Amino acid sequence: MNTGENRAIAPCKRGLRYNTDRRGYLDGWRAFVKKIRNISLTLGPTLNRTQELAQRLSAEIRSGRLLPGSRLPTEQELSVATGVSRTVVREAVAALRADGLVITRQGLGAFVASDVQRWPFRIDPSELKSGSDVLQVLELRMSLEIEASGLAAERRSGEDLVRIKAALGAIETEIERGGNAVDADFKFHLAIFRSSQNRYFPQFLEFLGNFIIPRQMINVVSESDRQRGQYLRRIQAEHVAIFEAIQAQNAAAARKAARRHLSHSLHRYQEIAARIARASEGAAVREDA
Amino acid sequence: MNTGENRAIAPCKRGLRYNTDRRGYLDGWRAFVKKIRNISLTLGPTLNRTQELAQRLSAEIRSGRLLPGSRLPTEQELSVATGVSRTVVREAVAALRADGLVITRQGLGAFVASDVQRWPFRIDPSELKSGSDVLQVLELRMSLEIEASGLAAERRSGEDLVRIKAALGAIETEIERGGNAVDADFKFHLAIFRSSQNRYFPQFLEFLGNFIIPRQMINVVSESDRQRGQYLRRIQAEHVAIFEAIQAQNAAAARKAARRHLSHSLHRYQEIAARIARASEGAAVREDA
DNA sequence: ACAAGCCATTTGTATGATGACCCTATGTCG
DNA sequence: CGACATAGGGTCATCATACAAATGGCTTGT
Repeated sequence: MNTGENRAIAPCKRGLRYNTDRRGYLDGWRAFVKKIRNISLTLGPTLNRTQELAQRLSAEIRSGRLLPGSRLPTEQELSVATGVSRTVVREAVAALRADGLVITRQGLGAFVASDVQRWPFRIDPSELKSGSDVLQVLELRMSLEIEASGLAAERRSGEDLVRIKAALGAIETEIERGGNAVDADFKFHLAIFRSSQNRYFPQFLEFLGNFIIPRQMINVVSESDRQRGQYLRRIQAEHVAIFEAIQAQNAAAARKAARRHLSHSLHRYQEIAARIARASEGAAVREDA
Repeated sequence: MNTGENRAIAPCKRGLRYNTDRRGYLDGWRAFVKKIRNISLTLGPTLNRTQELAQRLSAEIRSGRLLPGSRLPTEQELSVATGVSRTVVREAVAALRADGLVITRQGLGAFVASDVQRWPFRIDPSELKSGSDVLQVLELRMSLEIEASGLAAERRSGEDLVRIKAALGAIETEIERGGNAVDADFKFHLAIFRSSQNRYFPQFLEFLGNFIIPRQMINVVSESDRQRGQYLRRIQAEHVAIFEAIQAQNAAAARKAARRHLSHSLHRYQEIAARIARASEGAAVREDA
């Protein structure tokens, strides 16, 4: 009874749905679609019913229209209300449960999680399109790194210091080799975060790591080789300053050096963002697995 | 063929599973169990098969044993390998997909997400048992709040200032009324975070909010009324210092005041944590919905 | 060589059945 | 009357099956 065409959720996902059964014709069409897909970019994550329902429910909960502790409609009610099968409803609820937004109890029902504690902090990459978004994330990192550097100066063990120094050396050799030293740079900062003896700091940096190194930036930066080498030298000098403060166990100096370094980075990103904004598109490069 | 007793996943969740069909006898047993349950505490979140499989796969992915971009076994393979039905496998995969760990493509299979960007940053409350864990989270907040205060001083609008001042006043009246001012305090800090004009700061504070106000602490603090009043006055003086710096748009002063305030809070929590550690249990108070 | 069609594999969705669990009402016996 | 066991209905959990939709590889015809 539900295989019809008019559903409440996602009746027609891609604007076209063929009802004929002639196999041959369809495969021709599919081959065409396949080609198009390979030529143009991937058409974004076309949601299936499960994901759509999950998103809808998630929005309902996060917006507060469904109060914490309140009970969700039963699976059957949701099923008939949305026009999808119980399977879909169950998978959507499983997704919400994984997110910690709802908890289900056999024989009772599904409830909006009352311990809001479990709601994860998450930065959706799809929101991060404009350069200013990236800058905001960078500010977030900056605030963490300044303090992490201070804590590292206070608490770093001998091993920590060795690790940081090694990372510093790795950057050095990268620069001399003419590389961009992005990975080595990340490892250096990660070593500092680790030295804070607070497991959340490195955890958070690894989380942020992916946001603060957008692919395009690297390309843009590597315009002029001479300029880049000079620039990396300056960066490295700032790194050394941080390292020395941590070595000397001078927390205030470490924070100061970190602030210096990061606010420089911030300004650089601002410039690059402006440049990218001017360049607009054209760099729709694709890397597939 | 799968209704047997020896499964690979969770063959027996609660150590007891009754195979008889006599309804009456069973309900008697269930009533007994119910009583026991009501007397003792809730026995933790007993996982179902779906959640267990999801956790196992999640661990497999996060640990790196399944490389990004690689394909997961097919649903059927997972089903026979783990001894659960495809339904369960599908719900588990739906959970992972919601977490952004895998992406599925119809007709192709499920793949470990290559854009690791989507992996969420999450603090599991179950890890937060010891006082030192809470302190680590508090350090995280401290590092954010210092910078947020600085940014607020630089960027606060007139309306922002009004909001902060109002929150400050709310704390004042709360203190005079003899309350603990916990909520008002939170709102004050949130107003500062908002004034940073960076949406991630307030977002993160709201996320952390639940971790830094453990219920027990409030009780412990409210030991002596005189002491508490005096203490809150001191706190409020620090608040005022932050406010004035933000009002004067003096970023350095704001950061300094915030650092002062928060490091005091940190020390206070350390003391309380120590006191709680001494007191051990006995405060297994339970609040049910 | 290349395009079209065919087919196996895999995920997506629907449906029905059964078990387990929770709550409430009802009956039974002291 | 009251405490307890029992019965029933509702709900989630799991299983099984069937079909639809999408993909990729294979075959075949030109």
